[in-house]
Amino acid sequence: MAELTLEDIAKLVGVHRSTVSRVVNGAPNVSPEVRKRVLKAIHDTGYHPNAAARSLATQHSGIIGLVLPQSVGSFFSDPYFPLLTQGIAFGCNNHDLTLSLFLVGSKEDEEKILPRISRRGMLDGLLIQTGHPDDLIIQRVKKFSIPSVLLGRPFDSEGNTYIDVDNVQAAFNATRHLIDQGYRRIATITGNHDSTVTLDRLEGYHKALGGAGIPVDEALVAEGSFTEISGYQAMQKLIATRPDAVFAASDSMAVGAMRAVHEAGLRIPEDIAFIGFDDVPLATLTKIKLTTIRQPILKFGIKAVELLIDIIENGTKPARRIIMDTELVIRDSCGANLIGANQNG
Amino acid sequence: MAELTLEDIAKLVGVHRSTVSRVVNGAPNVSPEVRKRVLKAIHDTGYHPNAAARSLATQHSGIIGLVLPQSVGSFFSDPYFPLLTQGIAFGCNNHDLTLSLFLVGSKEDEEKILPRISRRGMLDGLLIQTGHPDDLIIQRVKKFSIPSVLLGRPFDSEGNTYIDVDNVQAAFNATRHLIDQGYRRIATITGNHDSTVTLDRLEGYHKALGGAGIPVDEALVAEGSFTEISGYQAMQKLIATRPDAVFAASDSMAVGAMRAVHEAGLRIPEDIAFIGFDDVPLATLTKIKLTTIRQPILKFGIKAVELLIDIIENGTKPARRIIMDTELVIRDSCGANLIGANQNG
DNA sequence: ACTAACTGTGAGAGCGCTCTCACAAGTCAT
DNA sequence: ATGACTTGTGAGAGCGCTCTCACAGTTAGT
Repeated sequence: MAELTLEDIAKLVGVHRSTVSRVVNGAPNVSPEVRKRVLKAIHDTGYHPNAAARSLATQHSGIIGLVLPQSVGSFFSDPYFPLLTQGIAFGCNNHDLTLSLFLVGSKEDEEKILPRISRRGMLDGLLIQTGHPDDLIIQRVKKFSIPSVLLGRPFDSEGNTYIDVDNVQAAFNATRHLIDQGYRRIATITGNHDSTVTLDRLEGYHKALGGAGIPVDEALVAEGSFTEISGYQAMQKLIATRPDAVFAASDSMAVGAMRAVHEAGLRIPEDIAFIGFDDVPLATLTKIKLTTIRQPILKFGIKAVELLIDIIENGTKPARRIIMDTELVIRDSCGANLIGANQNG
Repeated sequence: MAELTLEDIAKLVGVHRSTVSRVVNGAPNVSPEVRKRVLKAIHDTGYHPNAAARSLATQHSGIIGLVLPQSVGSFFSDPYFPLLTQGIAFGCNNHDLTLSLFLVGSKEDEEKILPRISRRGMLDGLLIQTGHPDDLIIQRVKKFSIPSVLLGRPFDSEGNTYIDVDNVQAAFNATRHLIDQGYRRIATITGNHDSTVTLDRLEGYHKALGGAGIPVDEALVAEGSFTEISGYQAMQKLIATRPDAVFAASDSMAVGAMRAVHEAGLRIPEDIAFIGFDDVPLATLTKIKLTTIRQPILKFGIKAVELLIDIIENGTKPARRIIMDTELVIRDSCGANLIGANQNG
């Protein structure tokens, strides 16, 4: 039942293979009567075309790959990536594509995965999460001339097609919002400094302070690594500097930092206000609900797929880029909902 | 550079296609000298075999699919699935397999995905997460005679190969642990009742109570749906029944329930002790660290892949099953670490 | 030394599909 | 009625690989 071929159906109906193929692919020039008979035979037998044969003949597979390099080690501990994956999966469903997941866990994985993502015939295109600037996988993939879209701005954006969120603007908005609440000693907990996300968010933070005439105090800048624990540790150092507000570059770090603040016996937002980044579900699970920057993660994934389809179909010639907007979600941690909020100003 | 074929390499080296194929596949009967020359040509040109052609010729693709049905809607909000996916991805890496992800988001997705997961859709085998007993995808997949392993015991386990955790024993251990701490009014927050996981965990809970001669009080059993918010709501009802301990069938629900307890002004574990299930990272991020049942999620995924490989290679004839053990992780929420813990006894 | 076995290589028939061509039959304007 | 299209179908050459066979050359067994 599963080993049927086009030829079998053709024989059954009494037409040539070509005609069955036309019906299967919805091509024109098949008489309604014949089309009906073929369709019936296909339905009755439960025939499915062989994807490998089709891929070989058409030179494309309908499969795209999602590569998450080793440097994205936090892969599934940070809710960001699961959501991104989900968005991409939905994007694939929308366009009748199959998604293959390449999760690099170690150096050896890297060696095993590389041939599999270069192998012609299997993958029509690649979505690659950017991470460290010198990630081996990214370097090597460039050499395969396979259509690919980078998720997140790479360090050398020249000639690369990528999709990103407007991190500078988002961080600007977040910081600006804190300034508008009257805070002046605004600290920031950044991600690791070897990522463009971190640099961009830091830039937005600087811009907002500069725009308000607030001098940047390096003591108020602490480096984390996007994880909860790193936020906790960064905040422990930061507390001594007596900030009145903190912009954390991820919700996870904000949550960790808030934990440190609680343990120090300080109140949120009265003593220290908070704003995070991402708007993952965790943001609403904390005692004080987190004001944050919402990233359109699902839409981001869907858009990424569409961008990839575009370059698969039309070539990579002019490098394209998509920059998506974010949204400030005001909850309780920033003090905006407090009666008489601006007491810090 | 990417459009090379076996034939090209053969011509380059001055041998027949067959010989190059032998080298590529590490087959014997190639003289060391020729092998070396071929290898050099492959390296120099950057040749990679075409996967579609190979799949067509060998009748297998080296790709397995992971199907997460629509009923697993909580997909990426619950950290369980990301971790499981990660385990499976590593299992695939270990065995040089490619993983395709089929995330069913809607009824329409279902229709689109079904033809793609039929065997001739290029997959060697399928890992299918079980959910509702009447999930369309699972029903239909059975009709394709494609090797598959179910993740979690299905309702009709007859003839199905599956892998699961020993939920009955795990829930028994959890409940038993609470009993051992001296608690007697032990409530439970279950998952949705249309899943075997829920039924099994409930059975373990019953068994432990029965074994200790504690009568089951139906008022102490509340149904949730594995999510944080459902745990919160279930606990709100439960509080009126004055339990002295709660066994929640997932960490997420435990966290939600603990939130409800805090809001009611009660202390954990002094007033109400808690034990969860899963041991996801969240369990250690709560104010009171959660005692829980650790599932070997990563190992589970890896084992699942190995089981699938087994039935791909050796057939599904005798249905196989693997049941994995869990581990009780004692932290603060169960009161075992309290000085003078057994005050409830 | 003569058959038997092994080794290294070439030949070529598929795997199941797509797609261009060729062609018969029907449609239509002039 | 004649040439020019259009429509429906069949033919068959690939797509790039694997794998069984055949066979020449070498090694071994008695």
